[in-house]
Amino acid sequence: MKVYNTLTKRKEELIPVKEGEIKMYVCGPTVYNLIHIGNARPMIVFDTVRRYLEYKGYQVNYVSNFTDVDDKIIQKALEEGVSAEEISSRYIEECKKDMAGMQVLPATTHPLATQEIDGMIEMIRTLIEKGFAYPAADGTVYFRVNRFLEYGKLSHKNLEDLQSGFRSLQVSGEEQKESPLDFVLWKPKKEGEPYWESPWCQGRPGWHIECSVMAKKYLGEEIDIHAGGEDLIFPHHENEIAQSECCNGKPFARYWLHNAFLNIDNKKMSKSLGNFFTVREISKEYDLQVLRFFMLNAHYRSPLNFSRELMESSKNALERICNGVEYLKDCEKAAGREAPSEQEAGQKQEIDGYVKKFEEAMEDDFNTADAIAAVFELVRFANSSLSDASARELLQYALEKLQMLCGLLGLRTEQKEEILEEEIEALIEERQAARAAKDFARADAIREELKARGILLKDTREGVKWKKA
RNA sequence: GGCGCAGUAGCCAAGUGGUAAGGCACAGGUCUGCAACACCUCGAUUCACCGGUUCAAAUCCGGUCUGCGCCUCCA
Repeated sequence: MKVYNTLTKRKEELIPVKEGEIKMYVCGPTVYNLIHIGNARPMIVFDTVRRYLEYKGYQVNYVSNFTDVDDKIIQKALEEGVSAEEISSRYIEECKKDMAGMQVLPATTHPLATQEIDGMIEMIRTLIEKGFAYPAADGTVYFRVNRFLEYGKLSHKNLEDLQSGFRSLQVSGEEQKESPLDFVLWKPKKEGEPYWESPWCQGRPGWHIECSVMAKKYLGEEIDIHAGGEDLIFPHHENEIAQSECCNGKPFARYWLHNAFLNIDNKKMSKSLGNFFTVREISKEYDLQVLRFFMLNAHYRSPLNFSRELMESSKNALERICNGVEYLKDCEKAAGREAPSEQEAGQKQEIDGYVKKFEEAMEDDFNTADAIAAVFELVRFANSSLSDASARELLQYALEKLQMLCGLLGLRTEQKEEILEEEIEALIEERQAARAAKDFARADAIREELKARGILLKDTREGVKWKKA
């Protein structure tokens, strides 16, 4: 299996630290509001990575944090006149609802930054002892970037370039830093902010130290995969590497995976442009499965443009797969023959061929777009080559494989079995009676009435089916 | 200014040396009392442009144009 590693800028064979196990850390959201669809991309992409690794037999320890202490959370709390904790716990719950809708599996552990302060103080203390960090007069603790010679290895920047870039951006109030590149590990509280006791001052941790500590606590000093959005490469992940490797004295993560952005009108989503959508908004108009399909239909390292039109396209495409599953189920129910014929043994092999294509796509840096193409090819094969005249065993095999592949992508193919209101059920029956009596005027009138109520009818060979408009 | 990514059919999107996957939309057909649904069939002599390397290039090299990202909180 090959994965693209930001660290080396190439695809590499995935070799875990410990055979058969994958230790994976994915940076989670800061919970100061409902998550937007940009936040959803890494969730969906890396959840799919996890599902595939588990399918391949790895025992995956998947850790994804919630950053629950941050300026934006504090600001929101002040605005609403409630505690920061109330804000973060509210949006963690909301985020979990959205994740469930997107079929993103809960992580093995979802640590909270505020629950790991002791570990952060411990790591900062070690960094100071080793000379990689220093406290300033006001109690702020900085990381001494010049002491880590490999700084810049992930983002492929050199210190000189960074230094010259920073010179023009230098802000006042940072004179106490030894170098403008040094970043904060611990900062003093401001009036009214949540704080913790520490050897340096009452305050709170910097953002980067959280992930280093949580990864270490739940996964160990050396992990396999560290993932997140591409914007985190610098400075967040670069700083994590600096902290973890200087503290632990060993390489931090073997593989760094980064997803590209989700754009609107070819532009990054941002509040200043006012062009972002929350997952919750999208869920009002579409099943979140559609959003998941939309994202997986492109490679995770390519920028992806979001639009209503593309959601419609994804919705229709996903329906084609669901219809394929339904078709196979109906065939299987009606199948009159159990054992496959000789010719059908060949068809079974053809099905295996699509599964193989799917696996090869996924094993080439999780090429979900190609993997989805294999699913569509299997659907077309089922529609055109299988029927209720096929052997039940073959139909079951096709159905099982199709559902398995969809499951790996986290796409739900089961239609929710909804019970119709009795009145509507009665109307459908009345229409069937009218049709049998060739009273088509009455039948059409009923069809119109149901349509007005949002029920669309389909007259199929297997009887009348319906769906919500 | 520094670093980096991308440009493939109307739209989306795989494909990184061997002769263009897949989806949506459009069109034709099958089915149906009609319709809707569903299914089947159908589209690029060509991969932004110009040169070069090669028996062979969407794929490699050089240049041009266009769009985007990072360098600052950010998925």
